[in-house]
Amino acid sequence: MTMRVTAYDVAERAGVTQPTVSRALSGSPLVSDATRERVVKAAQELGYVINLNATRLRSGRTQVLAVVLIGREGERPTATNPFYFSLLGAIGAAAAEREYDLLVSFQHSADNFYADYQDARQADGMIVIGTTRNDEAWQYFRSRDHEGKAWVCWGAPDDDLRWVRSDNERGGQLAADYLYNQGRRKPVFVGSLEPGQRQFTERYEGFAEAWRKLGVEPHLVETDPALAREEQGARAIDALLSEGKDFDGLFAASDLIALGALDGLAKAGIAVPDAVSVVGFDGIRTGAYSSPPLTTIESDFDLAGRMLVKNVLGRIEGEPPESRRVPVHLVVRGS
Amino acid sequence: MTMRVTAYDVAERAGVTQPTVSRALSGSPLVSDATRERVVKAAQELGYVINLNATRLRSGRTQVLAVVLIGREGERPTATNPFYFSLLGAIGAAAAEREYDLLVSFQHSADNFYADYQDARQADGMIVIGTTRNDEAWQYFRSRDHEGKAWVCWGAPDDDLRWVRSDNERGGQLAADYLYNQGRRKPVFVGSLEPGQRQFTERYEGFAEAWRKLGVEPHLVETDPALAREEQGARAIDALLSEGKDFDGLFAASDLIALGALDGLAKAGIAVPDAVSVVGFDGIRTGAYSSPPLTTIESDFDLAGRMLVKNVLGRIEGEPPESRRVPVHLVVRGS
DNA sequence: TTGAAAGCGGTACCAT
DNA sequence: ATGGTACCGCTTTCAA
Repeated sequence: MTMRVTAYDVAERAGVTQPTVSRALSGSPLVSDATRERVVKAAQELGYVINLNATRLRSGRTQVLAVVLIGREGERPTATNPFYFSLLGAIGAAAAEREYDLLVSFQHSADNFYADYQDARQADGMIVIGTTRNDEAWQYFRSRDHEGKAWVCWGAPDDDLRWVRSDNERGGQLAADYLYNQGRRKPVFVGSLEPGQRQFTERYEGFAEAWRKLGVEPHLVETDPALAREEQGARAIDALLSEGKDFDGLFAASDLIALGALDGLAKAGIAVPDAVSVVGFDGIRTGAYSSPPLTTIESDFDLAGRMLVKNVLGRIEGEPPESRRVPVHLVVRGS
Repeated sequence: MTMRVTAYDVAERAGVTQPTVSRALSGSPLVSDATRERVVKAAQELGYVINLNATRLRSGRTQVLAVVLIGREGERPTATNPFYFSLLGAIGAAAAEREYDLLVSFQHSADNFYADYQDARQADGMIVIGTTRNDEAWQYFRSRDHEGKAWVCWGAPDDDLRWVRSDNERGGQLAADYLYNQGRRKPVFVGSLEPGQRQFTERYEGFAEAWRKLGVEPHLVETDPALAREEQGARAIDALLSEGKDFDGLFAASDLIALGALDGLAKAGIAVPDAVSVVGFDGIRTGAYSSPPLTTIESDFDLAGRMLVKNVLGRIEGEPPESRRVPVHLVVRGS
């Protein structure tokens, strides 16, 4: 077990002092080219790797962003909504562009809530994403949102917290337009409009508003947000059929709900898209393989990741405030 | 901007010295109950949060595990195979159980390969998961696998590296048994048997061996692993049809390939499962929504995560070596 | 059981 | 442009 190589070892080999090594390797303009070269060479020869804990302790900065994925209570992290996983990927890419690492944690119940990343100097900021259904979780995070905390949410249940989200109203409009252009005139919206489901409400409003302009009031099937999303979709179909409601176009508040609806329609023998057109929201990969493939409203994931990162970093580095609405577009597949 | 609260402040308030605060809060048995109580109270009142960088610098341990997700070159992290994302969730849960945090990074090309987490004291160990297709990446990681490095791979292309993986042969057997029990007698395997695709080869071998015992030699359709997986599946169907091959049971090396095959079969007007039964491997969520829902071989995600974590920690903490094969089971859906 | 003192390995400030 | 020195906030001996 050889001793760890420190900046002192490098300094000795390069014939300079340790602080000079620090400057040389961190790219300080104060170091002469010749010196830097010698230092870099010495560092390479010794296989020197900087100890980031020392750097962080001294500088007070970590170059780390914490990402918290809030799940439903009792849900295993493996079952995390694929949309959030994709978002995580996008955040990772955006963070890497700005030389930040990601500290990821899956939180779902009071015994593992944790938000002290900044105080503990583990991260410079935090991005919270995940289901709005976990009231306890959001209550917890809301209580920790003090002055000086750099964080941003995706999918926050209300506007207390600083957020970035999809341009949901626009998405609703796009869905309405699509259904209208498909010749549909009896539209239904499936989803929960609970106050906590801010994003869903926005989608509904964009959808309803667009239809009203066309002289149609869309039918609303409110679902129980406590249920699994797929289940919500399936039950909505049951409800529609049992009350004998006539409909030919369906917009679901999320892809998972739409997939459940697709299932329900198939079981009831209703052809999609012949009898009913279906549009989801999220653009999850799974939708591409459903039967028929799900037409959906998709947010630009990469952009969403970049906006989230930019917003936290804005709070950290005092950058100018950034746009908070992620543009959406229609993805026409088979439904 | 108030000053940060340190252990010295807590010490003063509790009427002890700073090292005693450290002992009290870290649960050292050397501290008297009375003292610990006073310290804890003082810490709470001051809102003290320990600075983990100091802890880590001094102790040399981080309580962090790095997770590297290797993607295909040029692939956006958002498009990461959902199986790996689920695995990430499982690793997160398993790590949390042992009080480790996760540092996640998405790596795909030479300009962002990085494995020095231990040297930089960012993490105590590393778990590498992801496609075996990225030769450059694996070459890089192999070159960094020196004595004293604590890490474990999922999906490593060969046995040089320490690995944990599914019980692939058993999975192949299960697939064969299932098809046989469905009355199928003309089996096909679809996937790549390149040396780098270790896991696929194992699946094929388990499958072929089981059939041979039944007196049947399964037909093999080798795919081009450079293509997207779905594409591999679709093309395999094209190939089978164009050469007029007769088959009634298909086992794909992965779910994504199976989904592609399902697509191909649908386009060719071949009924699943009436004319052909299809079995995949991985248990990705998407398979549950395909048409028909994909029957598959699933590894126990949670267990896989726990085994990966246990294996790295074994290298860190000198725990006894653990089993490296994750049990699999058949998930019968509609194909 | 507690205190005193050293030290982990860097960065930042002040000289020169 | 470089060196000297303090210091970030803990943990870990060693003494008492």
